[in-house]
Amino acid sequence: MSPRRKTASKNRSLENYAPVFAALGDEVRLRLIAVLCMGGAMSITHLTSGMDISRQAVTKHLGVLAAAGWVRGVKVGRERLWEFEPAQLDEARRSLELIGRQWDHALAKLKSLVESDPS
Amino acid sequence: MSPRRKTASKNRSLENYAPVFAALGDEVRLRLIAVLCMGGAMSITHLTSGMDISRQAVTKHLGVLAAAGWVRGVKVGRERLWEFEPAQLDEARRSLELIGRQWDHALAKLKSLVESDPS
DNA sequence: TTAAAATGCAACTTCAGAGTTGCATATAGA
DNA sequence: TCTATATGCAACTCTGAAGTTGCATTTTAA
Repeated sequence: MSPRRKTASKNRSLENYAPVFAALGDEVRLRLIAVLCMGGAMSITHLTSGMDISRQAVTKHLGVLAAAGWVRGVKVGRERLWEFEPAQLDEARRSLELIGRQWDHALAKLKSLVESDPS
Repeated sequence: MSPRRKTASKNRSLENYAPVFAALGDEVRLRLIAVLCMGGAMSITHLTSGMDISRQAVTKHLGVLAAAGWVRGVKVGRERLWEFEPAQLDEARRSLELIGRQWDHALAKLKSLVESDPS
């Protein structure tokens, strides 16, 4: 991760991350992300040429990814170049850490409970 | 993260993670995970009492989470206790890292390309 | 044994997501 | 200007997810 953009972190609760994960919950979209990560900014036509679905289907998937903040489309001339949004990776990581911290905290509480009450 | 279980890592490609993320792509399921993380193992009836959907709906969501490896149900007596599966957190983290590495590699390649060709 | 509690199973409804096709719009280039 | 390229927009089909209801099954405990 290179451009560690200082996103304001918004402190949103776990439920609000549903769209972020839902966007990743599709094979086609994961492939689009992988391609955009490795190949850099790319047009819809170019992206479609590597898959076996129509251009409109790809357009819809890019729309879902864009709505979730995973990609961004920049209009240049007659075409629109889509690029990966690395900041969203940090967002997703943070949400997983949130789960991890809750779990650790619960474990610690359980542990202290067991130790303090040797029934 | 405490029980750092040594999962065999399976080296699966990014697309295979779609079900793992899709399971998190729902507000109800994220809430179930949060509750199970904080409250420990819990029965379906107990879980349902905190939500405004039917027990069967909760059952289906737990089924989705279990199929993706996020939770595990253990039958004890006449009830089934559901518990969070912390190992899946590492799996999810790994997949995000995979994206991050691809992105970093692409950036490095782009950088070296720019530096070697001062057109 | 029997009643209540906790699930499991199955059918049914509703609706949004995924994909398609057809047509309109914008723009680079000859 | 004219044509081919790259998208955008809209309507339509189809399948699967989410939720519900009703009934069967398993256990606990009196």
